[in-house]
Amino acid sequence: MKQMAQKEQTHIRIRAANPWPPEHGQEPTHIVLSAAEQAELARLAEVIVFETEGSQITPQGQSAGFLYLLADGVVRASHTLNHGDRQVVAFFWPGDLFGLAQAGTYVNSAEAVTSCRVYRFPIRKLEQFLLTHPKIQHSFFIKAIHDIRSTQRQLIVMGRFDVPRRLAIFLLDCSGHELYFDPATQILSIPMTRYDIADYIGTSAESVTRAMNTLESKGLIQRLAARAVELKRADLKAFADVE
Amino acid sequence: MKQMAQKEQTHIRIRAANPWPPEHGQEPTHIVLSAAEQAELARLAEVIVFETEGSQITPQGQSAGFLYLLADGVVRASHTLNHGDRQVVAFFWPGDLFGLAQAGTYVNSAEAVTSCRVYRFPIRKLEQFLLTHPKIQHSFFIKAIHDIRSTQRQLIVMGRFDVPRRLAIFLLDCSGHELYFDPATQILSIPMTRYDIADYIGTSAESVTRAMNTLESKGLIQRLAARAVELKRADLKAFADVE
DNA sequence: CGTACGCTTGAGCCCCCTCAAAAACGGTGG
DNA sequence: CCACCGTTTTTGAGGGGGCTCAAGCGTACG
Repeated sequence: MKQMAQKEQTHIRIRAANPWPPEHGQEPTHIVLSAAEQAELARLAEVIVFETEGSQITPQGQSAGFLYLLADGVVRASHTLNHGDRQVVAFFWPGDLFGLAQAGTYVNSAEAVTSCRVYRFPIRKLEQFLLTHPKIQHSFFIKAIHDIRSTQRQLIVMGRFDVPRRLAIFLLDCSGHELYFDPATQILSIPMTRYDIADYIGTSAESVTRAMNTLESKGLIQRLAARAVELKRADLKAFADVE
Repeated sequence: MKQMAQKEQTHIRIRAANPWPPEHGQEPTHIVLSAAEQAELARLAEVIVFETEGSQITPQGQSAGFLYLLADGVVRASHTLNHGDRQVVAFFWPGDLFGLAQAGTYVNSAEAVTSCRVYRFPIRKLEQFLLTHPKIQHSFFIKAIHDIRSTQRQLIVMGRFDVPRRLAIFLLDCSGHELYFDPATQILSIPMTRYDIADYIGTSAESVTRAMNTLESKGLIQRLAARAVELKRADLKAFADVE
């Protein structure tokens, strides 16, 4: 279920781009931390491995003592409402931070979509640490801004696109993460269920399937299996027409 | 249209609550900056007043040189898509930061909903300043986290609630801001148009009107004028049933 | 080999969108 | 003060996208 490991080669990456880059052009997709900074951060953290998918990492409503940095795997953050409906608020990929709290308790529950490895930071210690390491705090700040941006983007998608388009955008987003997308064959391995996707793009699992049909009949994707799809990315982009 | 003013009494407030409060209980709704910190920040900023509503503050797509802190008034951040649809991504109230950028350009356009007053920070200088003032940078970090939280909340609302409920939640959110809500009479003065509301909660202006009808017929609100509504807050909360 | 879970398909209905037009409101100038 | 005009808000009618309920199918796993 859950394993501890103290000695791993530490390689801490934060997935975010500086919104105000010194010079424009090719944006790095990750914040670069020096080896020393990585080591300092790693000293604060515990590495935890969640083997089985579906494991709860931060249960919604529970007292929030930790911030998490995803090292490997995929995690979903979902919020369950009183009447039982579930909204998946974000999927996290390697380099993402999660464990959002409000008034000291977790706002969402975070669950392993695949088996995954995380760095777990005691929030009190981390806060102190960041105050004495302004450059690293700056990286965390940039990451937070990055996450505002992606959440806003999802908001736009939910507010103004029909279900097939939302799905197209979702598939394109997934294709941005190596390990689940093979650029050579253009095949995407979808790590999550139809239900996860549905709760993320604000629809039902049935409608996700139907939207897959729509995309396939338009020749924008080709289904090889339920969880494996070949993408025509240019066509998908033209169809969704985001930005 | 736009007026400069150098000498105002500076009173800088940031609207956000620390997600990991030292002790639980009554949460402050604003970050407290010392008089010295306020003065230091104010030295970086220029105060700008936008008299006419609808004024563009940050046009979408324009090169992003500034970060803004709203002092007075209401601002909307909207994103316009290629096919012309508009999504209002957030409304800003006094104490909110805006001017979100990506790769050096503004992601959304920010426009004055009412006449308003802002502090304008040159982003380069502010970044340098924050690196040498870790406590203030921490406040900005907390604010960013706060904004992630509110954007996620809106995402949940858009994904899982019907239009009348979305409107109910919106009205309740508005009622949290003094100056537009009178606790004595429970009357809310809505500063924005039906179109703004519609583009924010992901529907059409007509549906906003119809949702108003629904809420009124259920006895949850009482319309005094198009922009003035008496709220039965407890009943609205029960109806919307968020969290 | 059976069961559970995830995925797909079908049928019917309802919420909400779109188009269209009337009504209310606010401001401006005579 | 009033007539005029643009904007905002409201109401109406009709159609469609997506939801719900229900059942069939495929697959992994004990």
